Amino acid sequence: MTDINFSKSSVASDSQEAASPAPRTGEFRWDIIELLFFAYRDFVGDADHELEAFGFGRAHHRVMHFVYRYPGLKVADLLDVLRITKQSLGRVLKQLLDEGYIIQKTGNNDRRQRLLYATPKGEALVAKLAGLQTDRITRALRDINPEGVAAISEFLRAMIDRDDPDKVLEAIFGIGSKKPRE
Amino acid sequence: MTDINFSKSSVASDSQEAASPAPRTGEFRWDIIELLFFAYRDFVGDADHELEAFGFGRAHHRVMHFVYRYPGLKVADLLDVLRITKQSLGRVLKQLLDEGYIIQKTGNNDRRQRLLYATPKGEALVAKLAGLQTDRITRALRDINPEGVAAISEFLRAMIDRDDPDKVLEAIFGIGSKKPRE
DNA sequence: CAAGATATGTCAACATGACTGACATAAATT
DNA sequence: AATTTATGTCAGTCATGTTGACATATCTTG
Repeated sequence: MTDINFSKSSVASDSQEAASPAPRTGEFRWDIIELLFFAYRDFVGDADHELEAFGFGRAHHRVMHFVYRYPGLKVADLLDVLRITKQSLGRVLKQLLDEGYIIQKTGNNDRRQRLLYATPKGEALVAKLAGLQTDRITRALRDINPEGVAAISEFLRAMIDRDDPDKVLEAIFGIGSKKPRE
Repeated sequence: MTDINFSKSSVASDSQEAASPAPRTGEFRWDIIELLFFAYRDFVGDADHELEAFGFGRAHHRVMHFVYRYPGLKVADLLDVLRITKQSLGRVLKQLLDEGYIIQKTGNNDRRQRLLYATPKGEALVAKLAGLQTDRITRALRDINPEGVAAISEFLRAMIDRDDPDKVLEAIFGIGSKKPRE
């Protein structure tokens, strides 16, 4: 933990001491921790830039994304997926409804439920943002073979908590199969 | 883009309509997009919980992390890495200084610079949080062979913007030759 | 040396997106 | 009929980001 290879880098020259500090090393997965930070930062950055033109933020993107992807999602499902309070969701959802990106339909069985659907306008927004992110992903996967791609998918799945999965995670992981073994 | 399988999912059944909406498919990498969302959510969630006990937030974690990992980082470097304004950084940095998690040293060459270092107290915090995240990563990588791990690392690197890299990214990617170990 | 540029810090105002708590309404369940 | 559930809303707070203006110390340059 106090394994500082700092002196190693500062002996390089006086004028360099603050220019290129050498990273510490040790028993942690600093590599993956930092790669995840930067990769996610740039990944969501793609969408952030576009969203400004619509006057929306990340919160709107997340709502639009899941409503588009899982048509007929209930408000309660969305709360589970996003892990925010209904008051927080209410604000952005109201905007998206008012501006015609999402429509609500009353549930057929349970008329208390409000099932959410993306309008064509909403679909266009989601598609635009997903296109940017897909471009980045496709670029990143370009030189990776199928086994590598499978490993990436397996890794990301294994990073996700499987206890108490919400509706969307159930869909992603497949309902019933609790173990990704074969 | 208007490839909607909307009607298909909503006619599934009356009793199931809101329970398990079927995801749309298409030309996008929805799989990776959503896996990244959930994986990152749970990855940062590990630290979030611990941080509450310290009265800190994610912003404090990010600052502590990079100061610990790259001892002697300048304030300006930190601004580049975190991509926030000095006013935003100032607030959390002041707290971390006041509470003894970070110390500043005046630069030897340029006495205007404030070089940042983690105190033992700061190191302990970073190690605790990195430990949680490392546990998750180690668990996720457990059943993946070395080629797969290499593919994961390659993928995450390729997801990061390489134009205008900051000091930390230079260290991660190596300025021509240097590779960070482990 | 004087003048300007740079690194940092600070004050004030504001925006977004979280939060808690309280309460309202309609519809389903018991 | 009473209670629970799904949703919506009002009001206040907090964390963390923003812009703009300005101060101070120090380095660089004419």
